[in-house]
Amino acid sequence: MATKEEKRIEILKAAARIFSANGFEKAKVEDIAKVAGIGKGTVYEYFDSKKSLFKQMISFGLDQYRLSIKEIIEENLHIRARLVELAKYSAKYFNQHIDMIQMATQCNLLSNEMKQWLIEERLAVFELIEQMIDEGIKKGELRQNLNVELASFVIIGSIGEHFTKRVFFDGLNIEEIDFGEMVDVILDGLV
Amino acid sequence: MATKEEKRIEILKAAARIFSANGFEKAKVEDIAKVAGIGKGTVYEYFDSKKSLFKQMISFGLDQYRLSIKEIIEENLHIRARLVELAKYSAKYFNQHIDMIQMATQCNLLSNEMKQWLIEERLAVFELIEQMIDEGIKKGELRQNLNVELASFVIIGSIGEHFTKRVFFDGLNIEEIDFGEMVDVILDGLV
Amino acid sequence: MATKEEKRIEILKAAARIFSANGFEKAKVEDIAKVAGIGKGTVYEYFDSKKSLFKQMISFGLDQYRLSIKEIIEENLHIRARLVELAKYSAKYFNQHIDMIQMATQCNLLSNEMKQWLIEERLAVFELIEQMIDEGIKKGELRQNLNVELASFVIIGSIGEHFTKRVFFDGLNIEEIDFGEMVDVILDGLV
Amino acid sequence: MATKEEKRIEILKAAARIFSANGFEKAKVEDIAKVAGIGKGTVYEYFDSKKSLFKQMISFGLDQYRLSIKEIIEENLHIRARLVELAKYSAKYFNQHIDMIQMATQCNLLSNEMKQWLIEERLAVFELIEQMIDEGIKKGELRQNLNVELASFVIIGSIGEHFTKRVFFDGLNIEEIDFGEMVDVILDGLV
DNA sequence: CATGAATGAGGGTTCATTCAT
DNA sequence: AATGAATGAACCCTCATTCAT
Repeated sequence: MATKEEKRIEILKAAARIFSANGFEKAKVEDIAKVAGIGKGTVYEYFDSKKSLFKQMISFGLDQYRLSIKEIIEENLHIRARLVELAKYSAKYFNQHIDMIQMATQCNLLSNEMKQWLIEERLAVFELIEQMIDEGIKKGELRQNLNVELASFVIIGSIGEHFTKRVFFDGLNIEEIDFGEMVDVILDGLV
Repeated sequence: MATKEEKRIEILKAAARIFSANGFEKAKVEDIAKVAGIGKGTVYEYFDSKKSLFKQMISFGLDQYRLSIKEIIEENLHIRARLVELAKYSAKYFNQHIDMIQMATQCNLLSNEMKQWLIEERLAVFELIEQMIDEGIKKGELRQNLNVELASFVIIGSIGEHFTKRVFFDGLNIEEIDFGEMVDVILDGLV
Repeated sequence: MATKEEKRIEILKAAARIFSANGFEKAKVEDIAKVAGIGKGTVYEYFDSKKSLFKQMISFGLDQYRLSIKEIIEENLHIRARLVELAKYSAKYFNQHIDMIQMATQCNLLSNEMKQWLIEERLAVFELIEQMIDEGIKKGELRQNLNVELASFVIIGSIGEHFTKRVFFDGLNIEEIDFGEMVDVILDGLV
Repeated sequence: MATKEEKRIEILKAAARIFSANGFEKAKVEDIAKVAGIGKGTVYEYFDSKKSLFKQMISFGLDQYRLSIKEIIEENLHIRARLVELAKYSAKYFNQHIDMIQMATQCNLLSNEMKQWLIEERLAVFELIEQMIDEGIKKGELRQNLNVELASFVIIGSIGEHFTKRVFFDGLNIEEIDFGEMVDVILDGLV
């Protein structure tokens, strides 16, 4: 049998699936329980409320994302390869956790304390990207006078927009997406 | 006295405010009515349902956005100035209509028919941006071998991300944001 | 232009149609107005409320029915022919005014005063039938020891049941119904 | 404690009471719940909707009625005694379930599928009566040339009309009603 | 007189949460 | 600890009625 912590994770994963598919409001606790293979009441043994479950799911998901991003960044690759890997993983991740994309907006449904925390979580991602850029500059892979923060916006925004268009608008599967060319445009600019 | 159409617009504006502030599910029709200064039942004289009101609000909002964007693009400016204007207006617009940002994600809460329509609406915005890029290439302001579609992702994504960070994370007012430098990074690339 | 009274009748007829088709609760005042070719508010110039309109429509309908029944009964026919005529007319009438059939039950939705009135209206119909039976006995067309009241139940009940079965269950048109044989069974009994 | 099925029956009985007293539209689910001694939401644990509850109540009621009628018919009594028993039980039953009387008319408020089903249910009652008549003919209690179907209309219609008049118009209690004489008129005819 | 836009009370239904088993 | 039956607050929507034009 599963330990208490394992079952908690199980519920978090189920929550991620249901919240992703339906959004916070339309997601039913009962469905999450069903996916987790437990009774509805049991969810409340592990989490105080639906909202609390949502928060912890986001937290859990972002931790996973940050850790993976960190690994990618820490691999000793050229900046271009790193960005491609980042885009690839992000796409895979976004695809499984649309709620992660929603969170930035849905957060206004949550408490201020939560909102603050969410901002911080997201900042942590930005920081990782900025680290990567910094390193790229130091290694001479990126230009010296680059504004690191602005560059991080271009990277994150472009990757997100690209993913959204390819998956939701063009109906592609993630494997079918060509990230290389996208990264080239980011790196080379439009001029 | 307000004409029928004026009152319809009034309700749409109220809807934009309430939906923006609360998201689709948490927004109460009664509150929208209250903001519009009318009775709850009156909303249903103008719109078939809450969902229909939401759709038309999005539609109304996107139309406004598209028209303004079109104007900006049609002004005979250098591509850099155009992008700055685009970013400025978008920021102002996003600030008033966070729901527009949510829409991309909230759409998965709505019917498939609605999803399809929303995609098409958004594609229209992409097309305008692509037109602008095309023109920039022809005028020699942008490089000849630029992939227009990918460039549009970089532009839209970067502008959005920049706005989100500055307003929600850094707590700046729109007037305080420097769009020029941002646009430079987009145009010049990171390398 | 129509006189006030003519328009009142027009509304009553429209009400009969809509109430018949939908029952009291599902009938919308607006639809009645539409059928009557007037505005919704105008209905309230002629009737105090939906309920009042319903009452007066029933009243109007029953008056018509009673008058027609009276005529049939006053024709100098043999009892058998009279009953066939009664059944024919009732069928035609019921067909147009299902609500008349409903009234006996729907009346419990109305005020007690209305209920009382309705009972009296219906009693008047019973009385006419009883008159006819009386006459039949005097003319020797019916047996001397017949309980007039019970006989009226058999007549009214059988005709109603026959109609219901033929129209609603068997799907026949009224013209296709053979009332003669039915009347024979009523007159001759089962033994 | 009540089993799930027992509670379902409890709700059905409560529904019968409330629907009978108020008709379908005016009956409030909350009142049904109150009578059943449960919360409003609980009703929806057992039935999908108010309409579904109504259908199942009718179904439940008709089943009970049919079963009892069947028993009466299967007792080895003379046709006269059988009819008296039938009238007695029907009166008792109608008294408790006015909705059963309403159903024939209320059905036009419901879906076509429901209407069809209701017709079939009622046909089953007709069939039982016809069986009884058939048997009566075979046993020589009823005349050989009797039209079985028409006879069933006379029986059902007369009994219903008699009941309605005695209870609603004359204000009698069921025990006070004399069914014997009524049956005699049905059997002997009016001539 | 006639209208129909505006209203808001009312009720069906959903679902997060509780709690007895 | 685990369950799921029970609950009732909350909210969308309908439509009889009103009243300004």
